[in-house]
Amino acid sequence: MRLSQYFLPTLKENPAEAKIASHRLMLRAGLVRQTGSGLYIWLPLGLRVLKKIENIVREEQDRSGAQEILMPTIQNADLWKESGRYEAYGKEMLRITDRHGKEMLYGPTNEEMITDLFRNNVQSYKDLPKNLYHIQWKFRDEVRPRYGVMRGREFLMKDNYSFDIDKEAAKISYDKMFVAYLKTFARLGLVAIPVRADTGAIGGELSHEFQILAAEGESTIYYDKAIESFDLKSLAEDISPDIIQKLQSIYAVEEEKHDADNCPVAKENLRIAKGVEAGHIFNFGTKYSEVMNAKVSGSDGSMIAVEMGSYGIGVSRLVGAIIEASNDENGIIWPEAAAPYKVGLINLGAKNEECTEACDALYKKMQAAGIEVLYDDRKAGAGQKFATMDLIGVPYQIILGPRGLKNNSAEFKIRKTGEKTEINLDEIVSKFI
RNA sequence: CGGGGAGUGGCGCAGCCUGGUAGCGCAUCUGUUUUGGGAACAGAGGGUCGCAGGUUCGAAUCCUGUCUCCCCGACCA
Repeated sequence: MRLSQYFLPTLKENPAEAKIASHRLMLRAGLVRQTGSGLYIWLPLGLRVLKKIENIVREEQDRSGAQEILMPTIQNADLWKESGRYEAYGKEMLRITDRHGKEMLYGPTNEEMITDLFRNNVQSYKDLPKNLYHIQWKFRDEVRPRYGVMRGREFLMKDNYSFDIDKEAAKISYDKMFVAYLKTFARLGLVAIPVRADTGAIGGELSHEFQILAAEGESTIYYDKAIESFDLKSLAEDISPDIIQKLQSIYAVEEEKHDADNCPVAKENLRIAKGVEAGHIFNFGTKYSEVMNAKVSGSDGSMIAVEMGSYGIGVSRLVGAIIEASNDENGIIWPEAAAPYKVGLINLGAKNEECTEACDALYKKMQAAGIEVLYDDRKAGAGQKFATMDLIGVPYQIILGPRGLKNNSAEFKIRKTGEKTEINLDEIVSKFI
């Protein structure tokens, strides 16, 4: 993409309303614009990041055996009346009425809808287990939206729902998701601590939150430092049942649940950190299958209410969370997996014909090689280009000016470390493949 | 939902107390000079001061109402 053509409204100054780094940077780097309290427009650059994250989430879901579907954002109130949550959910749920006077709602989650789908289409234990997910916009009418997309009212969430014949099978489904989550966050370059959680409004016995460590996180968590020995950032591949067992038994709780006097972890081994809740998994047994009559025939012919679990990842929140965990005074530092572009190409001699030709040629070559490159071809000052590229945080920069061109070389800069090295123009493409 | 604050060109703000027909910085446009870390000079465009009433000869400014947004706290992917 040529920057001169791109819709990328960046800000030099800090917007007054943005309190924390990620919110500030998302506005400054032209990722989003606010259009109402807790409502954001995703601009081209931000949308690319959102889709990158969405895809990683999707790949790990698929890999775990879950199957993607897509449910609507608008739901009938009837199903929620059946489960009893229409009254229970309160004002957080946006209620609307259609032209026929029918009560509807903008879905904050989909347990009812999917339970209905399941009971209408699955009759036998032979069809279990099943795990279905979708990635869809949700709306929760937060009393006080804040922190940009980290706490918006409309947000993109991956949520899935598992159906099993008994508790043992349900635990297997739960652990599969536990592993999928560890892998997902690891691929995004994040340290996510699995924290034992309350099951809250959704109900149930077993639940973990995945907290991403970030200085300005909303939750305070207490955990055994033993968890650090797991190198959570590189848990990309094989995760044995043994590791799952250990991770789930290590002490990690939210502030409210932490009791200093009865803590099983010695003081010197206890870590206190701020986190952003990026995912939450629940096993809630037969809570919905009982009231909504989601039953299948067992092997003995009896009707059995299915064991269910639900699992969420805040996809749009992750955009903010990643920035929160990875930025400096110059801007965002994208981990490669979530970066909107892999390389930023800066033409320092935009008014120099020779240099521009060389940059254009390099740009075409990189594109042809399938490298995601953002090309700053603007006729602007060098400082401005450096500042923009640092702000939007692409992982690598190629800086080419008339000076380097004489030696057929450019500067290769790593955004994260600031490290710069000379690179021969002919070696650039191979560097990124 | 309790407490606080703010709405004035695209962004950040001043002006309001003490009414007199709107200003600064950044950004934008044109021209010239610049050109390796957000350049300089000259000129230009852009605002019914959130909205609705009221007071007044006259309201961004005073009064009443209303809407929106933000911040702190209690709750949530």
